[in-house]
Amino acid sequence: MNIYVGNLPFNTTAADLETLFGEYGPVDSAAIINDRETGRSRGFGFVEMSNDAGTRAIEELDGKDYNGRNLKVNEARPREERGPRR
DNA sequence: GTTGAGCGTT
Repeated sequence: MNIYVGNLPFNTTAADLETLFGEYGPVDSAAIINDRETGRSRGFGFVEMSNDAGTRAIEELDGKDYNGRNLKVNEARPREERGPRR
């Protein structure tokens, strides 16, 4: 499943996400989203893993305190395909 | 600090 991870500290990396979610199951892929124009962190990321592991991770990590921030973890919404420029 | 891209014109 696709998982959205928001409200992350700007110092969080993809490796951190993989480690974090890896505690609940095998991580297929983890990525931190950075602004492609400025290269600065956007403060959120995505993790892909099996449905059962993802569900568990969401239950355990959503709303949890991480590095002083309240994590937002949910199933990711479908990413639009080359649509309107933002 | 809230739902990903990059390439340049499918």
